[in-house]
Amino acid sequence: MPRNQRKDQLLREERRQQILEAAARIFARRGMLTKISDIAAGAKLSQGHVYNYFKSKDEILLAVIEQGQLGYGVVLRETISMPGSAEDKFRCLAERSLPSGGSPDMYLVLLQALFTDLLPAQDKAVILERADGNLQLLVELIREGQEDGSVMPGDPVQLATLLGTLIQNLMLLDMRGYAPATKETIELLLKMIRPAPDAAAENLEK
Amino acid sequence: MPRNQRKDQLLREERRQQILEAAARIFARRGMLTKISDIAAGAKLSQGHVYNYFKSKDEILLAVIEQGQLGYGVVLRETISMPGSAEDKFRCLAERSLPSGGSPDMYLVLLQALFTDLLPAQDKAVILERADGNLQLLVELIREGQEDGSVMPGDPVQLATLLGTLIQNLMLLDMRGYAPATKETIELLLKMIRPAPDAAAENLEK
Amino acid sequence: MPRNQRKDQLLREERRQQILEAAARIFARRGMLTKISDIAAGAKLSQGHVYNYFKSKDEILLAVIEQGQLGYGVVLRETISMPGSAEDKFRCLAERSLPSGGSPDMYLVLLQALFTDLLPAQDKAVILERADGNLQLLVELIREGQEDGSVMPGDPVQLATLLGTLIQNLMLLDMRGYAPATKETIELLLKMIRPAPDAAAENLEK
Amino acid sequence: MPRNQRKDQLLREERRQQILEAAARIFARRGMLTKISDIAAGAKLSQGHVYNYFKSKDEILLAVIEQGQLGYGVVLRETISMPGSAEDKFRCLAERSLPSGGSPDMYLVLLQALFTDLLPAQDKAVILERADGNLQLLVELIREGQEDGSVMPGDPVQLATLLGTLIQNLMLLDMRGYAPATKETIELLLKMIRPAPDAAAENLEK
DNA sequence: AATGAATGAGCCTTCATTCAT
DNA sequence: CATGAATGAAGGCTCATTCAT
Repeated sequence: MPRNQRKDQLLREERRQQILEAAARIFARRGMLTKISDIAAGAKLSQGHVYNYFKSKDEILLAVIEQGQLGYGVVLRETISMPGSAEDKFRCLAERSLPSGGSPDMYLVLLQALFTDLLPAQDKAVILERADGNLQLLVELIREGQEDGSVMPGDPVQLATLLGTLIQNLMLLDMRGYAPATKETIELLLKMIRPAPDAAAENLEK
Repeated sequence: MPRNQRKDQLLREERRQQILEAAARIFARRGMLTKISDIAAGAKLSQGHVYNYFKSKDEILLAVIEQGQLGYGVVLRETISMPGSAEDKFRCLAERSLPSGGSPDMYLVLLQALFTDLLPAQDKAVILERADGNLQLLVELIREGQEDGSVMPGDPVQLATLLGTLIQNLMLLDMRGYAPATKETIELLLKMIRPAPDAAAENLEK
Repeated sequence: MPRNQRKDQLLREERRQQILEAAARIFARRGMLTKISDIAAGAKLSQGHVYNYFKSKDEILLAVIEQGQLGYGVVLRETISMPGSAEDKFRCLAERSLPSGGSPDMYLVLLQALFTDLLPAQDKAVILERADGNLQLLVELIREGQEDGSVMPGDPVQLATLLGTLIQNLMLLDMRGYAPATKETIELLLKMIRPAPDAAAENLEK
Repeated sequence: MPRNQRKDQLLREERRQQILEAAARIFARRGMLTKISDIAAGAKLSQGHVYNYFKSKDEILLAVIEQGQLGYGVVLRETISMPGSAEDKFRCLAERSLPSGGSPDMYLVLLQALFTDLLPAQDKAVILERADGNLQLLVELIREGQEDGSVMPGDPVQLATLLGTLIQNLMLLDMRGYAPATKETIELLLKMIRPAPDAAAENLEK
C-alpha cells in the first residue's frame, strides 16, 4: 500500500522534526549535558524511541547544527535576493534574527560545537565548512554594500565576520534578557559599518 | 614536628593557582563535561587532592570565573587610567586581549556560565553582577571617547556591550585558528565606532 | 508497541520487594556500609537499575525500616485480636518472632537507625513515631494481661518496653547462633512477667 | 635519660586513652562510618598522628571494644565481691550502669561488632570469648541469687543473658532519651527475676 | 512502531592510609 | 613526635544505549 507508506514517511519526518526542535532548545541551554531523556520528554516520545531516529546523542547534535546552519543559509539567500539596497538587506537580516524570527540559541550551540572539544575534528570540519559557506553569503552582501556606498571599505571577509558575530551576540543578549535588542540597536549597528561620509564619496567616485 | 606554616601557606596558594589555571583551560574546551581527573592531571596532582582546595567541581568553575572576571577588571582599570586619548586606550585594550595577553578562553567559559542552565540562578546572579561592573568600566571609557570625539554618539551602554563582545569574539576566532586577528583587525574595529566626521564635528560643538 | 501496563505494574512491585528483601538482609549485617552493588546482586539486578526503584541508599534503608515496622504492627494486631488469654497471646507473639517467623534482623537495623546519627533527625522522628505506635499495641496487651492476672502490676509502658526489647534481643542472639531460643526460653520469659501469686490474688480482688 | 623515657611512656598512654575515649563515643554513634579524622579531632590531635598509636581503624575499634569489655568485667567482679545479698548486688550493678556510671554506648558498639559482618570472624571470636567471660560472672551471680532465694529458678545462663540484655537495653533507651531509667525501673527489673513466693520457699527447702 | 525496563561504564567524591617535613 | 599534604582505591549515582515485549 504505497499510500500508507507515504503517510508513514511523512509521520516519520514529522517526528524527526519534533526531536530536532526539542534538542535544539535543550542543547542550547545545557550543552552536552543534555540528556536523551530530556530530549525525549521535550519531543513527547519515549527515550528508546529516539534511537529509532538517531543513532546517538552526537548524531542528534550534528543534525541540530546542520539544520540550523542550513536554515540560516536559506535566510541569507532570501535576504540577498530581495530587492533594495544592501543596507536594507542588512536591516532585514538583523530583524529576522530578532527573537520572533530566528533562534539565537543555535548560535550558542554552534559556538560550543566549534570552540570546544566536544566533537571529533572531522565533524567540526564539516560544520566549519558550512559556516564558511554562510559567511561567504554575508561577504557577498558586504561587497554589495561597499559598491553601493552603504558599507565602509575594508576586507569584506573581516567585515562579514564582525557583522555576523555582532548580530548573533546581540540577539543572544536579548533573548537571555540581559540587554534588550530594539530597532534602535539595529540602527546603531548599521551606522557602525557605514562609511565615513567623505570616504563614502570617495568610494563612489571609484 | 609542626610544619613551617609560612611556607605551607605559600605552597597552598600556589597549588590553588595551578588548579585554577588547568581548570580554566579545560573548562573552556569541555564545559561542564570537564572531568576532575583532567583538571587534576593538568595541575599535576591526584584527583582526591583537588578536593582539599575546592569543595566541588561547581566551586572550581565559580572560582575560575571569578578570577577571570577580576583579572579582566584589573586590565580594564589599568587601561583606563593610562594617559592618552580614549582611542589609544581602546587600541591598547584590544591588543592586550590578543592571544599573548589575555585568555579569551575565559570568555567562552563566561558565555556558557551565563547563557546556560549549568549553574544555579544564584551563582549566575553573582557572576552577572561582576560582569556588569566590568561593563561599567567600559561604558566609562566609551563616554570618554564620545567626549573627545573618538567614539560615535549613541547609548554608551549599548556601545560598550557591542565593543566588548566584539573584541572577545574576535580573539576567540583568532585563538581557535578560524580567523587571524591582527593589528589591522583592531584598526577596522576602531574605525567602526568612530563618529562620522560631520557628526564628530557636531558632537564637539555641543 | 505499548506494554502490558497491568503486568508491568506487577513486575515492578515484585522487583521492589526483591530489592527490599535483599536490602533488609544486608543492611542488618553491614549497616550503612552496605553497598548498593551488594543489594543489587542480592536482588539479582544491575546496580543502576536499583535507582529506578529508589532514589538513594538512604531511601532504601527507610523503606526497609518502614516495611519492617508495618509488618511488625500487623503481627501485633493479629496477635492481639486472637481469642485466648493475654499470656497465650504473648506466647504466640514470641513464637512468631522465632527465626522461622519473623526477621530479627529488622530489630538490628532499627536499633542502628534510631540509636545512631546515620539518618537525619527528621527521618528518625518518623521512625520513632511508628515504633511508638507499635509499642502502644504491646502496652495494650500488657494492660489486658494485668487485668486477667497474667502480668505483674507496674507501669505498662515500661513493661511493654522491657518485654518487646527482650523478645527481640533473644531472637537476635538465637539467630546469630550465640544462644538458642527455644520454647523453654519463652516460658522463662513469660514467668518473669507473671505476678507473684499473692500479688496476683491481690490484683484480682481489686 | 630514663626519667624522660618514663614520662614519654606516660604521655603516650594518656594519648592512647584520649583516642580510645573519642573513638568509643563516635563509634557508638556512627559505627564503621566513623572517620579517622573525626576521631583525631575528638582526641585533639592530627589525623596522621593517630597512626602512631594504632595501625588501622579496625585496630582502634578492637581496642575500644576490648577496653569496654575489660572495664565491664572489672565492674562485675567488684560488684560480685561486695558484701550483701545477690539482689543488692544486682541493684548495685544496674545503678552503676546508669548514665552517670557506665557507657551504654559500648553496648551498641559491641552489638554491631558481634552481630554484623564488619569484623573478620577471627576478631569476632576473640570478642565473643571475652563476652562469654563476662557472662560467666553474671551467671555466677545468678546462681548466688538462686541459692539465697532472690532469683527465680531456671537455667542460670539463660537468666544471665536475659538480665544482662535487659540492663543494657534500658540504659541505652535512657541515654538516647527515649525512655527514662529510674530507680523504679531497676526495682521493676529486680522484681521480674525474683521467684514466685511459694517457689522461693520451695527453693530454699532444697 | 513504541515503550520503558535493564545494563554497565564512567565520573564525582570521600576517606583510610602514607609521606614529606 | 607531630602535622597535614598527598595519594588512590572504592563506592554512590547518572545516563547513553540496548533489549524484551
